[in-house]
Amino acid sequence: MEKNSKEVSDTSTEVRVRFAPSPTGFIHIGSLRTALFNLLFARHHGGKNILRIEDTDQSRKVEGAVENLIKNLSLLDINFDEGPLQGGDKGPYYQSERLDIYKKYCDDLVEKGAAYYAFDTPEELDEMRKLQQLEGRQTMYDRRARDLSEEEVRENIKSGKPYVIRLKVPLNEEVKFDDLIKGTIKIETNNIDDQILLKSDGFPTYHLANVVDDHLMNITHIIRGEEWVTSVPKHILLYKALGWDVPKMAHVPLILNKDKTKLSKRQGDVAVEDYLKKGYLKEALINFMALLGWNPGEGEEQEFFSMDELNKRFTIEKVQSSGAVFNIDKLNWMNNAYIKNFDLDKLTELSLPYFENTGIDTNDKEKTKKILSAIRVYLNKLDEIPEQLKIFTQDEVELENNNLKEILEAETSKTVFRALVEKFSALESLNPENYKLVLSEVQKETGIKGKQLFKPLRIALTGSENGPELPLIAEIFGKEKVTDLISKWI
RNA sequence: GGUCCCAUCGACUAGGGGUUAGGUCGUCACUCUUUCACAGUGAAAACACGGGUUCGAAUCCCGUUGGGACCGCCA
Repeated sequence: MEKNSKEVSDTSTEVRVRFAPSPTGFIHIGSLRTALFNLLFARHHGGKNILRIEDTDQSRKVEGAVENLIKNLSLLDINFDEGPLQGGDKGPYYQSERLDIYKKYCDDLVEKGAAYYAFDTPEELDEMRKLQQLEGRQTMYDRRARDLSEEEVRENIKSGKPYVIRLKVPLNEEVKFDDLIKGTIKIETNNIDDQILLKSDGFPTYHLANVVDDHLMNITHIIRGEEWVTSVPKHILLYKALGWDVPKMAHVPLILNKDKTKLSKRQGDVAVEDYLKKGYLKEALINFMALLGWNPGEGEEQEFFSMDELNKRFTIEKVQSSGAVFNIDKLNWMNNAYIKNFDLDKLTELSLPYFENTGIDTNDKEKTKKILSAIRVYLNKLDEIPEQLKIFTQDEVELENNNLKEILEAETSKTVFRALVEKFSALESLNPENYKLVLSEVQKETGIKGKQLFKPLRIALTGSENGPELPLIAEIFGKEKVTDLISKWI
């Protein structure tokens, strides 16, 4: 299809999208983007954003995962109109609480001849796959239980044999659908697996639960990761068998590692929590994620977008159809840009946890703010605060290397130091303004200027040749500390 | 291996028949700042390849190559 055909064909119905994670303990950065795109799409169209928990795999249950997920999402201002927390009239929003619903539709399917019982053991299936692999064929269910007679089925059930229910994929047909991002996708049904719909533990698989819920929850647009495209045909078959309309689909391209494989744990952090912990600001994270695979287009060169702007501008047809490498350098740059421009009071508030155990008394708000304003330009993320704090917290000035000592012990340095101590001592208190005054006076009186004037002072105060602006450091240190540190070298 | 998807600087991308192929990150240089950083200016840097279609193709079509996803009683 033409990729740009209208993303909302029927404006009379309310747009309803869902984010449907399985609660495995943490939110993957890729899921975050999917959640974001869903949210933006819903907001852009004045629709509803729904959270549904896909917890049909009992073996993967993780305690507290749902709470954690919701918490982290809301930390990033990704909120829902319906879901486990806020409820809604299409609930329950946990799939594990909807078992009887799936069972019912599954029975329907069997009755209609669109699904069938299968009694194969996992071992048998394993063997089948191994054989297929050996023969270089596609590994898929060989549909061996398709034609079991009613009698056989009844017998098997009676004798207590575990069973699953599989989708009876019609043969020799073609399934076609128009993806809002990828365009038309076609696949022959002969290549589609007779997917398991109901597991032997009575739980549905993703495919069944997903289709049933999306329909029952009136989902109009399915926006999810590209890893799902290959299962869409199965879903379409299900919709058809159930006599339901197929929602519009949009498959978002993957987020990639540097080597272009699907973003994975092995190659860096993938949990949203990790980024939050490291002190990436939510604004930066959202802004960056939005731009990974989406852009406003039309020659627009703006790169900084607030959530509000994103809501206004986001359209699904501007979503890229190819995968995007997750580039931490650019995230860092963007986060640094946000840090530099952030409201200082708010930034201080956010930074407080990172000052813990650094020896800075954060009860002194003014001082903390001053320190932060001096170092924020260096910060790619908030967890870099401690390493920037060394010059403010060290009791003894530790020289970075021995060459610095020579500079301190130079005759010109001593002259400068003597003059500085005298003048600083005479001040009531030190601030950037009178600091500058004193320095120009000293320059005049001693005739020492440039590097010879500033460098020894910086080294005496910080032990390093570079760092934040000296007037700021001097003010933060205060008169006492400054004169003490200088006096040592006279 | 099978099915499906994808292809513009190293990365994110704009552009979608006629452009000196634009921007951002990163890299490099210079300027500013008597430090580093910040900021500013500039530079290097791309249409995977081959065929069509067309007066004209990065743009449309086909093929090749390359990359990726999926192939579970996981989602």
